[in-house]
Amino acid sequence: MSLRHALLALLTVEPMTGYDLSKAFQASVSHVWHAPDSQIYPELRRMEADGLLVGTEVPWGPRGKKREYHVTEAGLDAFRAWMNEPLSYTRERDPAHLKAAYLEWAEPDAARAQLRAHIANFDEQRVEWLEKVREIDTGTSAMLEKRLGHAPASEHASIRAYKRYTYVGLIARAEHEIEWAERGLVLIDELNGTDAAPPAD
Amino acid sequence: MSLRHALLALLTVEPMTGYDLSKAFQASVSHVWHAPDSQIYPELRRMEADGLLVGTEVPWGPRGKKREYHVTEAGLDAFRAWMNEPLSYTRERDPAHLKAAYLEWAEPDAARAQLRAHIANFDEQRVEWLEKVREIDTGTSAMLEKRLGHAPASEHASIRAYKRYTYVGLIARAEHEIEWAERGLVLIDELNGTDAAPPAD
DNA sequence: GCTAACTATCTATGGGGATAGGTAGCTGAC
DNA sequence: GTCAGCTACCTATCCCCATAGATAGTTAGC
Repeated sequence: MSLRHALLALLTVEPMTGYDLSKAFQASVSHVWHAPDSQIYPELRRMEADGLLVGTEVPWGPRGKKREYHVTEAGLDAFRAWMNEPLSYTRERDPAHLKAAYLEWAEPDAARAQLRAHIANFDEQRVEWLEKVREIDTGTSAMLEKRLGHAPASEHASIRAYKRYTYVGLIARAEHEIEWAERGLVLIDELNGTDAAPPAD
Repeated sequence: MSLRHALLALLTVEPMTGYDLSKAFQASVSHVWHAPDSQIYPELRRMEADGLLVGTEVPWGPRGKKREYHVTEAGLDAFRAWMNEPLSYTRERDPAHLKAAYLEWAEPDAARAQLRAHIANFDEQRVEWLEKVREIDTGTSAMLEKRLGHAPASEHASIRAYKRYTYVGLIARAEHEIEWAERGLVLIDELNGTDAAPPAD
């Protein structure tokens, strides 16, 4: 049910087509949410049917056309309602930690490779999020600046602060995951008596 | 595809019925993985069809019976193969951070309630995981001690260490989430000029 | 004028999981 | 002896999502 609200969040900035939204998911919001276009297009149709959006045909070149969606009052209400309503926390489902609990079953090198992949994954995310924070701070985030353009000046500080707060939190989490995996690498060496420095990379 | 491997992980300790496994998910492993019985029973059937498990009918009372599954060699191979194979990291999908990025849309009190719920959720998990680590350290975890009973003494240190490593990592992550939410509560107060201490709980 | 790369949208299939039931036997307390 | 609560297993439906692929128009460069 969050895809719908992620779409609403993006559409509160400006009207967009399904294609725009799918690009926005890949680029701007991608590291808080993500969805393929095959999910986005039907969901937009459903949201229009539910009255949250209105879609208008926009010509595109001589014969082409595209469908641009903008949020209705009902859509804004739904988004606000979702924002005010508590989240339901479902139980954990975490393959990385599941595997970690049984690492004695893996070859030491395979175990090391997994933890290095864990580090690489979160390091990559960390770099992207750091860049995001930099964009927020320097006013070079296209979506954010557009959003600020439509919002009263009195809200600018909050809007910017919450975006920053989110990404800073994600960076800290990524750093925690990296530290955890690094401790794991040390542990594997200890348990396997490999005192020599093994990593080539 | 991880449910299958979570089930294999549990069944490497000792043969169990679907019911046992569903209880084990609720109790022991529940905070690394979780599944309802309606998922477990059919998956066990499929795993048996795939040759990973063998199920035997065990009488239960005068007329009742239950089906106990034990892992085959093929099952052990499959589990080892999964353990040696790298995880694929799919893109983030994180409702809590998604909402955090748009907190300006929520009423300040609703925003506070969300972050408090975030804290409560991770605090609860933290307490359970701390208890788990205590059980690992004091040798009072039934599953772990059974597992150690079937494993050569030379592996005991690794087995215990990896379990501990997993839960300690989860505790640290929970603490990070709590800290993040607490910073959020401060931020909300700052942005809303509420200097007085508001929380009744 | 053709081709490659991009914009735009949609369908189909299948897996995993949540939720909500249903059936039946067993055990122990009152 | 019967009722509550537990053990045991199963089915059905729906939703979300991943993956793959189909179609068609546009733009720009060569």
